[in-house]
Formats: sequence, structure tokens, C-alpha cells
Amino acid sequence: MSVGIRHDDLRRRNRAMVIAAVRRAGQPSRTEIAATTGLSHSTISAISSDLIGEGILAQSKPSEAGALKRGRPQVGLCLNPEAAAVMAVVLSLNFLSVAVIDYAGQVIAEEQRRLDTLTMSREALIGECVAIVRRRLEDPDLDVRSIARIALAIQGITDTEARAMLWSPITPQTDIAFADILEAEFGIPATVENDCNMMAVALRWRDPQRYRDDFIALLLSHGIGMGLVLKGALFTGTHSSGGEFGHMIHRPGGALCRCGRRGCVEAYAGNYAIWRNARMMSEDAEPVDVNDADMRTLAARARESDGPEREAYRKAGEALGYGLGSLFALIDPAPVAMVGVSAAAFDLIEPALREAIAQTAGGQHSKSISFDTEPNELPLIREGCAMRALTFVDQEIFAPGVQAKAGAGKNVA
Amino acid sequence: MSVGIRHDDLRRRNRAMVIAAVRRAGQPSRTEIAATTGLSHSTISAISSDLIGEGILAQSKPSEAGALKRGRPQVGLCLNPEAAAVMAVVLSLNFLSVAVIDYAGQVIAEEQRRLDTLTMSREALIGECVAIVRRRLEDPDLDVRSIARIALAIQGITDTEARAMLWSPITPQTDIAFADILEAEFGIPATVENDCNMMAVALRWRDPQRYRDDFIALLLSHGIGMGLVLKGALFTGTHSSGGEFGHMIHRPGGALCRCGRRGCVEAYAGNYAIWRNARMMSEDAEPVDVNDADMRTLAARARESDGPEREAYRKAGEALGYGLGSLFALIDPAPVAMVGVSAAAFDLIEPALREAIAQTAGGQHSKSISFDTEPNELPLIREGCAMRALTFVDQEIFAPGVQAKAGAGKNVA
DNA sequence: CTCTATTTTTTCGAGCCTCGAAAAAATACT
DNA sequence: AGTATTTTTTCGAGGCTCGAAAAAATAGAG
Repeated sequence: MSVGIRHDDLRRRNRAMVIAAVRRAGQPSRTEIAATTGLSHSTISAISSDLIGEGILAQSKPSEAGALKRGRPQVGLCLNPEAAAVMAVVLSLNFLSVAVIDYAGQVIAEEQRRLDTLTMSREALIGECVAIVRRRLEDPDLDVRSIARIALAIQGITDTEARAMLWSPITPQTDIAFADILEAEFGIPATVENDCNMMAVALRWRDPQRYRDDFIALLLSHGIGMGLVLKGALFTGTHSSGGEFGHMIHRPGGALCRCGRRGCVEAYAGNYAIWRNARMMSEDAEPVDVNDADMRTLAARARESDGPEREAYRKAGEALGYGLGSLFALIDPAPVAMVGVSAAAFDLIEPALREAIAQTAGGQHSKSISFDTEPNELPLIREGCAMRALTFVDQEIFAPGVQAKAGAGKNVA
Repeated sequence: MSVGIRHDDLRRRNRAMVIAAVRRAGQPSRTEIAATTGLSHSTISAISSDLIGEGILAQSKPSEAGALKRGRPQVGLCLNPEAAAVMAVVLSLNFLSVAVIDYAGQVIAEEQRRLDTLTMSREALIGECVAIVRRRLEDPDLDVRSIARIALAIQGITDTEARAMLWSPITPQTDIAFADILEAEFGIPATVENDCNMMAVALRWRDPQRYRDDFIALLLSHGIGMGLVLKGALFTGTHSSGGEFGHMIHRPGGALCRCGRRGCVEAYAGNYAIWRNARMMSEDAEPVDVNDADMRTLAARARESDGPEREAYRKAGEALGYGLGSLFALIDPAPVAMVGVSAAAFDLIEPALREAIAQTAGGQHSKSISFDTEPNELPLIREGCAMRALTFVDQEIFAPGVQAKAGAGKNVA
């Protein structure tokens, strides 16, 4: 049952709001913050004075340009980079990376590592993650006295509480409670996030104009993943990270999917499916890993001549289009960002995709739906992961008061 | 931009919380309310004393049973029926009904009327709605000095702000701003709600145990509609009422749907589709209205012998199953309530439905998904509509302070 | 029938928090 | 140097919730 509002929640929430305003705006003056939050100048003054005293915010010198106005000049507030630091760990197929980010969002250290995730044992996989974090923590070059949070983004399904990976295509292992493991090991609060959700978070920070309250981030890679933001909040399933767009059913009983079922969107639009179709293999052929270079070659061939390669992309577009159509029936049309290696081949995908959408409930808005492409998913995931960790710090550490739910319907912020 | 919390919001929210607690619990004592809301006894005492003074709540005599305890007996609080009244208008195919409900939720007047919605002009349709409301307002038998709100539930798509019907299968007319029309006519705040959403609201009130934070209400009738509650809030699209489950694509390019497109779930599971298949008509045959009695006869025949009728229900089950599977891929499995005349034939639908779900991402939980059936949708819609109107009154009139959004992500409450 | 134990509800003062108004600070213009 | 203008801080007022204590209302014991 939703709980009443206590008196002290007030300050907590308003502190969080001020911090969020600073994080979004960069160097807002107190007056600006008062305007965006709707709180009075006195309140903003009091709160920001507290936050500065606590070393969370800092005053930044005159806001460069526009200082040609009369009157007392505005003094910009900014995040104090030294207030804290967070760690963003990204675990994807055969690849593990970690970045240390200061409170203002600057990367201050990184490490990347190739692994053979598909064949590693459970212990080895966990061990590598723990080890890479430990190395960053113990790095003598870096004075990271205060890592306030760790966020681990992983390709695959996580639970709603952002505590564990439930299933992932990058490893046969299931149900690894990474959050608990990292917290036990380092005593630092940790969460486990879905990679596509982090893409969505990053897009929202990168381009708040375009990606605000409602949009879709689609990962077109080996598998098909989705990060969905609805009404300004990251959408998650009731038990898991949800949003398994790739496993909506495109054709009942159709092509064999990597998940073992048949007819999923991914079984037509995943890299392995495009590959399978381009080589005129059976739709039942076992999914194989295709590296990015091969996919690019495939796309080039499809552009050259109207052969099976082009047809394979057409089928992918069709599957994605019908899938989006069904999704739009549920949530109404929204802007889409295509991310991943096959997003670079979106020119090959788009015609069939638009044609398919036109056959669906999304049809009437078919023209108005915008698609954006971004071939490289990793930077997005890393960025989103960092922002997620930072906003956790904003909300829980620097505006404390109540236990906060981890993943769920929180604002993407 | 989400706005800061002002000091006076506090009281407003906590008042709303107390009212909500009373509406949910029936006759809770102040102590119980303190427990469920987490607020202190003093606060609850102050607020409820205010509310009683304003005539919103009333004291009800000793809470009957369980009064065998020592100590000062609890005195139950209840809603004062005379605090206000609301009107629930339900517009469905060829049928218009209105009910006046007092603040405690009791129906105090009703009127129902047959119309030929399919052929009526825009003016006539609006006119009938206005007239039926006016008749109730002017009823001399009824001392309805204070209708605080009107909620109109309509089969079809409404906008997110609950101001207008955008499209409906019951009439060729589109974009009727019923809320504005009613408000202009009577000066009473009004909203327009989707019928299936109201079913979901009603289910939540009827059986809060089963239908709490996440569930699906599916209307199996002429068309297929859905009301979806996720994380305790009614799910709506970004522009419209959304949740058009019936128009997710089951088979690309498949059977002709009433919406003019092909392969929608509804084109296999709507009454007209079942009828079409049972009579071995073409999948392209123009959808026709089938009345409930004919559908019941059809179901009886399907139960008798394994002919085309049974096959028609099997196909319906398959379409619903794959549709639910795709939905579950997005939101994870959740309890389902089947409502409407074809819910009475769920025995014929279930086997194929479960088989289909087993082929999808919902498959692993196939066994654990519960289905409930309720053949009659109208009472549910009326009930949900009334509760929606009442909770608006609770939140906006009796706990005022801020302009509140109409439809959106509010708690179903 | 009176007294005591028990439970619910109200009362009261303390402590916060936000707000508006006024004051202070810091600059541009004259 | 003085004035106008804009931003930020200060200060007192008013509200709200909370905890503790008091008051109210009953059941059981003797």
C-alpha cells in the first residue's frame, strides 16, 4: 500500500529535485532552478547552501556568455566532481569493461578485457567481474576513496529489483545474483541492469529533445533487444527487465529462434537470422555467431545486387515492422532509435519495415514515426550505465531518508 | 518537468490517502488507517476530524463483530454518502446507460436505453448522451444537488487526457470531445474512459487479492479489447487509451479484421471471426454482427461435436494465446480475466490458448498463469466507471490543491 | 458495584519546512 | 559616484507531522 508522506520526506525530495536540476542543466543559477522546480527562491537558496556545505554541489564561476545583463550576475551551480564516484561495468558477449566516473560524469579510469563468456564457468565469469572491479578499486594512481555505487549492465534478462541476471545469451549460466555478489565483496551498493535499458537511458541524456517521455531503443545485433521509455519512465516487466521485443511472435511456428522457440521477431531480424536467410539456409538451421565485419560485408553485398542478401534484410525489416506494429497497437507510435551493427544497414531494412508498419495499427502514423540510427551500442550502454549509477547516488545517498526501490518505475532521470 | 513539492501539497496528499484508505477498507478505525498509511495517530486524528467536519467522512457505529476486545472500542470511519454523487455513463453498441452513485458507492438511480448507434448521426449520438444525463439531473424524485463528476465509458479508443473518443467500433463518427461537451452543457467535470480500462478498474475493486498490481482484463466480445494494470496503475498509450491487444498482429497478411487491416488477433478471436470460421466462410468475408444468443448456440454446438465450430474456437484460442505470448514477452506473465460472451466459451478456447502460450516467451510460466472468466461485461464497466468517477472526486475535489491530470498513469485506486 | 488494565483517540508542544517580503549583494548604465 | 536592475540571502510567519502524555471508553477482577 502506498505510504503517506512524512514531513521529512519533503526536504529529501526537494533536495533530490535540486540535484537533478543541476545534473540536467549543467550550470543553472539558483533562479533557474527555482523556475524549473517551482519551489521558492528561499527554499532553493537554503537547499543549495546545504548541498554546497556538504560538498555535493559547487559554485562555478560566472556562466560565461550572456553575462552582459544588468544586475547581480547569476552564479552557476555545478556538481562537485569529488563528491563521489561510481563504477559502470558492462558485460557483453566476450567482452567486459569497466569505467570509473566522477560525480560530475567524467570518466576518470577505464579497463576493457576480452573473455570467452560462452564457455566460461559460472565461477570464472563471476570471478572476472569481481576482479576487474577490484583492480580499479585498488589502482594506486587513482584516489577513489569513495565509489558510491556500482552498476552492471548485462545483455540479457534481469530481475525487476535489478539484483540479478536471470538469463543471458552470452553465457549458459543463469540466475547470477551479481548485485549481491558485488555488494558482499566490496560493500558498495550495486545493481544489475539490462543493456538495452541503459541504451535508452543514455539516449535520453544525449538528446533530451528527441528522446523525452516516450521512445524506443532497439538493439539490432546478434539478438534483438529493446529499451522502452514510457511517460518518462523506463518500462520494465512485472518480474524481469521485460521488454523482450525480440521474442514477440512474428510468425507462429516459424523460423527457429536462438531461444529455442519458433517464429520470434529475432528469428528473422537477428544477425544470425539475416545470415541464415542470406545464405539460403533452412529457417531451422542452428543460429551461429556472425561477427560484425561479416555483417558489414553482407550488407555491402545486399546493396550491390538484388540477391538473397537483400531479401534477407527485407525479411528482417518485415519482422521488425510487424513487431513494431504490434507494439504500437499497445503503446501508440513513438520515436525509435536503431542501435547496433545492423542499424548501419537500416537503409536495407527500412522499406520493408515501413511497408509492414503500414499494415498494422501503427499504420496511420507510419509517416510520422522517426527512425534514428547509431551503429555502435557499447558506448551508449556504458554511458547509460554511468548515468544510472549517478542518479542512484543523487537520489539515495545525497537525498536520503527512505529505502528506495532499485530498478522499477523510477524516472530515467 | 516534475515539480517540487510545496508545503501545502503535503496535507492534500495525506488527506487523499486517508480518504482512499476509507474507500478501500470500508470502515477502518483511525488506528487502522494510521497503520496502513504509515502516518502518525495524531495526523490521522487531525485529518479525519477535518474531513468529518467537512461532511466527507462520517463515524459509523461500533464495527459490529470483533468488539469483544478490551479497551476503548474502535470507531469506524465511513464515507458520507451525501458528500457528493457522481454519474457513470456507459455507451456501448446500441446501448446507453447511466447510473447515479452516491459518495459511498451506492447506486441511487439508473436509466438504460437502446439506440441504433451504428447509424446515428454525430448530433444524435451526442444528443442522446446529453439528454440522458439531463434527465437524471432534473429528476425531481432525486435530490441530486451535487453531482461532482461524470465519467463516460465508451467502447473504443479515447485520448490520453480522457477528454475525447477518438475512434469507436460502435459508430462511424470519430473524434467526439464528450468531456468538453458534457462540461460545457452541465458545468460538471467529465472524463471519457475506455470501456476495457474500466473493467480493469472494477476487477481491482472487486477482488483486490487476485487483481492487484499487475493483471490483464480481456474483453472477448464482438471485438477484442484489453484493460491492463501494471505496477498498480492503469496502462495507457502515449497518445490514446492504448492497449489495443485485439489489433496486435497474429498472422501478417492474414484474415480480414473489422479495422480494415489483416491478421489482427481480433480477426481470429472476435465474435465475428469465430462465426466466420464456424460457418467455413472465407477469412476475407466482411465482419458481421453476431448477437450473444447466436454465439451461445455456436458454443453449444462446438461442445457437442468436433466440427468447424470447435475448430473456430480453437483458432480463436490460438490467436489469443500467441497474442498473450507476445504481450508476456513485453510485460512478463500476469493473471488474466476473460470477460464477455465468449468468456463463457473459454472451455473451448483454453486448450489451444495454453498450447500457443507454451510456444512463446510466456511458455515457461504457462502453468502458473491463471484465467478467470466473467461472461457479462456491462456490470463491470458500469462499476469501474463509477469507481473511477468517485476516486476523481476523492483526489480532486476533496483533496484539492493542484490541477490533476485526467486519465494518465494515476493509480487505479 | 468499584477499581484496574487495556486500547483507542485527542491534545499539546516541539521541530521542520516552505513561503513571501524585505534586505543585501553585485553588477551595468548614466 | 549614483541609480537601476537582477540575483541571492535573511528573517519571521504559518503549516504540518510527530512523539508523549492525557483523556476517553470499555472489559474483567474482586
